[in-house]
Amino acid sequence: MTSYRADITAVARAAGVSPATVSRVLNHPSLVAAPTRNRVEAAIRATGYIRNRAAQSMHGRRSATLGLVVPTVDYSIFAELVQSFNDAVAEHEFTLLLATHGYDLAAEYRVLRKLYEHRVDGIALIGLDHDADTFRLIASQDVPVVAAWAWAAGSTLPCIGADNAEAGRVAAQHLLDLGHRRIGLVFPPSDENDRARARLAAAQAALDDAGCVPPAHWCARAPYDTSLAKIVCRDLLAPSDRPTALVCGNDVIAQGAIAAATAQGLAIPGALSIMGIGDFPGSADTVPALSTVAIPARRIGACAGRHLVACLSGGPPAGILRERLPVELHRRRTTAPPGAA
Amino acid sequence: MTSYRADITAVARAAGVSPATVSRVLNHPSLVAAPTRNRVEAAIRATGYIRNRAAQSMHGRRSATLGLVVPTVDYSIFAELVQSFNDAVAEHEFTLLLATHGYDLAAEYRVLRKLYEHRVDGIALIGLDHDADTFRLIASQDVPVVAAWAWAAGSTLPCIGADNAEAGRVAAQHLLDLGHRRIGLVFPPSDENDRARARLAAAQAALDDAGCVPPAHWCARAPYDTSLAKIVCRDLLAPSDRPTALVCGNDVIAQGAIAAATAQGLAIPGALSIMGIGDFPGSADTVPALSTVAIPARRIGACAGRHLVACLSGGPPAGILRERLPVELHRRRTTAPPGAA
DNA sequence: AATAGCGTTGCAAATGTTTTCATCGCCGCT
DNA sequence: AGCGGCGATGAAAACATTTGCAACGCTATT
Repeated sequence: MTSYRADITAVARAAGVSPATVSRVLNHPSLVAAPTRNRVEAAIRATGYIRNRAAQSMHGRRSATLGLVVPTVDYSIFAELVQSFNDAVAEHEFTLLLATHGYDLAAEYRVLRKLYEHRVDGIALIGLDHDADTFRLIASQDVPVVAAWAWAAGSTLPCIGADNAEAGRVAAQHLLDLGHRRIGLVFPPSDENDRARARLAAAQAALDDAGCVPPAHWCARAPYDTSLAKIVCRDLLAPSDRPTALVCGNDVIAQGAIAAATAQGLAIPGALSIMGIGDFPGSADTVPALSTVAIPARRIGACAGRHLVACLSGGPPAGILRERLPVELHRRRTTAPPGAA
Repeated sequence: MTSYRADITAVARAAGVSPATVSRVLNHPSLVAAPTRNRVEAAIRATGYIRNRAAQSMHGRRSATLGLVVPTVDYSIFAELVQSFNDAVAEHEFTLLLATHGYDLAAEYRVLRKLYEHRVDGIALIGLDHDADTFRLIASQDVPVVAAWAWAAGSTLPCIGADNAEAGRVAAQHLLDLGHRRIGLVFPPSDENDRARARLAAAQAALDDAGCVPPAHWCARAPYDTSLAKIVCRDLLAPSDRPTALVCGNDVIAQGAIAAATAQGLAIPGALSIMGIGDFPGSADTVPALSTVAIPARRIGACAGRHLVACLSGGPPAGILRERLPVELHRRRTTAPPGAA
């Protein structure tokens, strides 16, 4: 009816109590007698009152908001993480303040600042690589933070995630174990992306150890985009001097590799084995089903959310938490010994 | 150094000015003389001050926050929308408050309330189907709202999106045009999902008009999950009495249909044509490439974001905005005339 | 019978910022 | 010299809420 927004005093008037009592009904219901409480709740409904979290947060109380910073939500694997993080914290009345930076670490600093401006109660961000400014900001702020996605032994930030180096190593080793020696590498650009860098370095190291260093023209960079990855792979799979297997930095690139190989009439896995990393939703059901190293995105998101909630419930974070969730090799239909039927 | 958070008065003290001047430097820089401004900016850096949006918003000013309510961000198509919406509004200093409800309209009401508690400056939500409570709440709140994703001629809410009925019709018609008469339908459950309902109804109507009503055992419900859709499709494609083509409610289901058909040795599109709806990222590069009706998710998200920003910049929303973005048929490699080589 | 204790509620201070209004000094004009 | 006006700044009220403290009416204890 009235286009005017009811505030707490309006509710108090309607219920015949003081604003303090209304506030108590909302925040500490046990402190107010049942009859009064009922009257107040009726008044809240009658006036259409909606509590003002901003005013609440001004008191140094909770803003009931958690910040989540991801490079982008376009990649299905971050989308899984966002969703599971959200589910984990929504149970505890928190709402997500979402910010993205598109793999630009300077932009990350800016959006992080914005989150602090909104006085978020906690922050989760992706990966362990950040600007010096970002680290300084975080250290100065006394707000619980967790780096989700990547795990590393000596991280300065609390971290929950998988060991990306292990993922890269496992992917390469699987192909070596199958008997491949001519192995190419297709990875995303890794200047501002510690996850991709760790995967690539570990995969290269595994190949090194096995004595099969790929020539430069078997190593390519591809963006996170199936169509573009397909183009990159087509060049790499030119008929003259071809690898028998490909380690791809993630499943989306692997999908592009499958498309490229199919377009050139290469049988998978007969003429070319393809290995992904990530195990994105749908990877199990492509044709042929993609062999990949699973990163447990959902578990990471849920864990990170629970961790922040625990910190905010007075859970004493004894020391820096570093939780390492296991990666898992999924042998499916895109890998086989070289030259197999 | 000090673990104490600097407030505006601390900055004022450090700069030797009043708090009012600091506020002006932040919000109306042109009002303060250059030398003073420089002193204040130096003090801000020196104290590590971060402005408090909560206090700002309390004053009736902007919260600099926009609410976005989606069923889930797990589906890549909503992820595209979230991302493009975010990009559109981030340019104007807005941050996203993201909430999901998992296709539960009662939950949608609750998360919407939470957003209003945070005094978001504007709200975007998905689809036109909502609880009566939700509509009441929106009407009472005097905050600009836009329903993204679906378009409908007589919607009560301002809407920006595609005509889902048209999408369903175009998908079915494409198969009819190719000469198919034995057409199955695999759609998601549509009780709380107006988009899926509209698509299905229109596809059925198109088949009706062409005089080929599919028998009940060619019509199935599949969740939004490739693996589960694959199982559903396997049953539907049992050897005895098989359709020659399938309209799938979205590309993820279509992907499951491709997997099921391939597993049963059915050639695509020779023995079975498959039609998706959505044109998700990657659909163009599956093997075989999926024929589908594109829903312009990115354009919808960007439009919705721009619309809210315009409303908040005093842009006069003369009447209810209803913007219809076109769907587009993409003929690719999963559809062909029945029995084609 | 006086008092201590308890459960419930109101009062008022405090939170961090924005904005209106007033002040102050200065310049140019008459 | 006096005056109007202007640009820059400060003082203080206002925003909506939370919370420590005090007050109230009771009961139970000494």
